[in-house]
Amino acid sequence: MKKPTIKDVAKLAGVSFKTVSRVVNQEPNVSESVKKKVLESIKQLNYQPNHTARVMRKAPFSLAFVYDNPNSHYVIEMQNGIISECRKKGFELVIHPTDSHSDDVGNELAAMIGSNQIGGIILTPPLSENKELVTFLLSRDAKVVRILSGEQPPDKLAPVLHIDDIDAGFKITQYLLELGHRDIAFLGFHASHESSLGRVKGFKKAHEIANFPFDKNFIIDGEFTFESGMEMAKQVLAMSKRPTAIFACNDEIAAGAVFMARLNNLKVPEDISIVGFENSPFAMQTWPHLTTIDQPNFDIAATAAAMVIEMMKSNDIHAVDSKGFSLDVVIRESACRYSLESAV
Amino acid sequence: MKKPTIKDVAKLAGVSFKTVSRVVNQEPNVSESVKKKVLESIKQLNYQPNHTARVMRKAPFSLAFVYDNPNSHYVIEMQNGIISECRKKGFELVIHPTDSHSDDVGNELAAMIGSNQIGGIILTPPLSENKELVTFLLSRDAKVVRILSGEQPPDKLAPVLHIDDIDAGFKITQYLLELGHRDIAFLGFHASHESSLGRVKGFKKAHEIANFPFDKNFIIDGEFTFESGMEMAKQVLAMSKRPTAIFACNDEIAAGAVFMARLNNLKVPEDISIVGFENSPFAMQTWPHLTTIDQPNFDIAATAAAMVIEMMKSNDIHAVDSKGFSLDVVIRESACRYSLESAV
DNA sequence: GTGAAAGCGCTAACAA
DNA sequence: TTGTTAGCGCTTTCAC
Repeated sequence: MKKPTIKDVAKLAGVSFKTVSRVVNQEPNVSESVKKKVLESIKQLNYQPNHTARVMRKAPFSLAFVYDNPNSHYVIEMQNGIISECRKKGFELVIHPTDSHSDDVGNELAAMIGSNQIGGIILTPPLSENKELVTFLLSRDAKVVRILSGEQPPDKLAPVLHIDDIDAGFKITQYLLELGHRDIAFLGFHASHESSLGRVKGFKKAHEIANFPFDKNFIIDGEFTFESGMEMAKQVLAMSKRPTAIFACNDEIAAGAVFMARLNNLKVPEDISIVGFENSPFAMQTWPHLTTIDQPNFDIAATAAAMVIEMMKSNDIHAVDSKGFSLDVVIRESACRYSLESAV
Repeated sequence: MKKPTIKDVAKLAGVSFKTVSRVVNQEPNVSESVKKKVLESIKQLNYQPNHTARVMRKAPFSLAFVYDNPNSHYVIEMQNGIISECRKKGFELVIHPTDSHSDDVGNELAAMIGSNQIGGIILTPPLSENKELVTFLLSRDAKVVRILSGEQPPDKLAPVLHIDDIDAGFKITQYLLELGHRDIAFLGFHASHESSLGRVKGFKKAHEIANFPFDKNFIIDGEFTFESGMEMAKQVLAMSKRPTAIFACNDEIAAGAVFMARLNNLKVPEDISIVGFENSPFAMQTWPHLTTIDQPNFDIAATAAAMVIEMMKSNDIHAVDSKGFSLDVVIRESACRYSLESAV
């Protein structure tokens, strides 16, 4: 038994197939009586409009989430945010992990767009920072929304969703400073990682404004992983002048640092305060729970999805404005006041 | 500038558009010279076949990964496995998280299939255990592969990929028994969770075969989460007769248990042995690293994907056989020999 | 080997 | 308010 088509419905309802099309698309100019009849036939035949044929005549109804990020929690949260928006608007999500170092990314994506499978693309760092790629995709008529780190959009190419890491890094450093900490280590510096750059910038800015110097040796290079967090923490804890607080560039690093502190028989936060960044599940799987920056990935992703969908629907890149997200500190138990007595 | 179509290519190459179609589809009966000419024109115009139009005439080239699972690592690994296979075969992956308790799942999926967007579906627990849903999808002409827990396929409806949790649970319990443990707690029993059921079954079987009784009070109900793991560990550690080893139903529970042990000033494994299940990143983010069961989610997912794709290509559910996966113990440092002396 | 014609299921443009 | 005609980009006959 073949799948019923619009014509089968039309025949059954005794109307032209265009009328059925009108009903399906909720177009005006259909009398109530005819509408009812058509709807009944649809139900009776269990008719489902052929999405593919529809897409061929109009625009694609799928968007792609393109990423190169090993952080499962991040990816899942982003995905979920995008999907929640897709569901609302009747779009489908295709996921596309890639290797940002490969030169093929552009062609891969161009193929998806060129073949009309996908109309819009959501790009996350580091891909979103690749201006050449974006320009290329735009030239191929793709609707692109980039999620990236910055106080402001980096350009006017297309709307972006920028996250103010500088401000966030500033806030949490300031919080540590206010708690009396003067020797704060920064774990997870990564020169080619815009977010990391932004966060250190905020870290430095907070020191400058408070007029406290920061120690360059306290800025440690590393990856955004638990293992790297352990490694970096080990490094600073072995220093002759040991920091009294640690600003970890993300929660995973912070979790690794908490872990290493414990291995060194240091109590958190009594002996050393440790803060994270992201408010991921890691923040709650560590003891004490992490004071961190809340980065609402789900909302960020949903917003990005809403933007692409709007761009696709209106077929206009500039139908939508860039948006900025500013992040706030979540205070939990991994950082406390520093005073000389407690250091004894 | 519009996207080039097959006709533009034909015009440029000076052939009929059908010939271009033949070249694109690598059909026989095209002379080398013509082929070369066509290929050149394609490159020159940067022609991409319109995937949508193609799908309309043939079968869909997308499959859906349908899941209801809060475990990010699991989902990501599965996704990556499926994608790796999709890439090879030129298929696209659409992800579809759902709420398995909703009655709408069937309709949602039916809509995706009926509308010709998606040809194949990969189902994971608990959705894969819903026979009614599977029957329904099959009746809608979907190619379905289920991943589920079991020694054997539960039915002949369609090929499945079954994972032998009983055997795995047996092996790791046996390992603990061989280390001299006699009081082993099982954390994470979940009556409506086939995997959990399988693992306890193996747990019991190992005790029976070794002819050691197990204590029913040591089988603790709980969720597959870190928090629940902490909670359950707290419970067993407070018992008057304390277990010497813990079999956690997954690594997240185990990580929570390790954590709780430490809070109780118990050393792992010297004071208490703890093993996990899954070999997820959690197994390495705990100290000591977890002895666990290696569940190769990536491979499992890739295999499932290969199965669906084969079913789609041959348009035959039974073009493929069910497959079983048996899992092995990975020995690390979280479990050690138990002897009375060490218990002092 | 190659090409012309028909048609997939749908929507857009225009009639009636 | 409804129906007719054309045609999206492609593949599938079937003819040359």
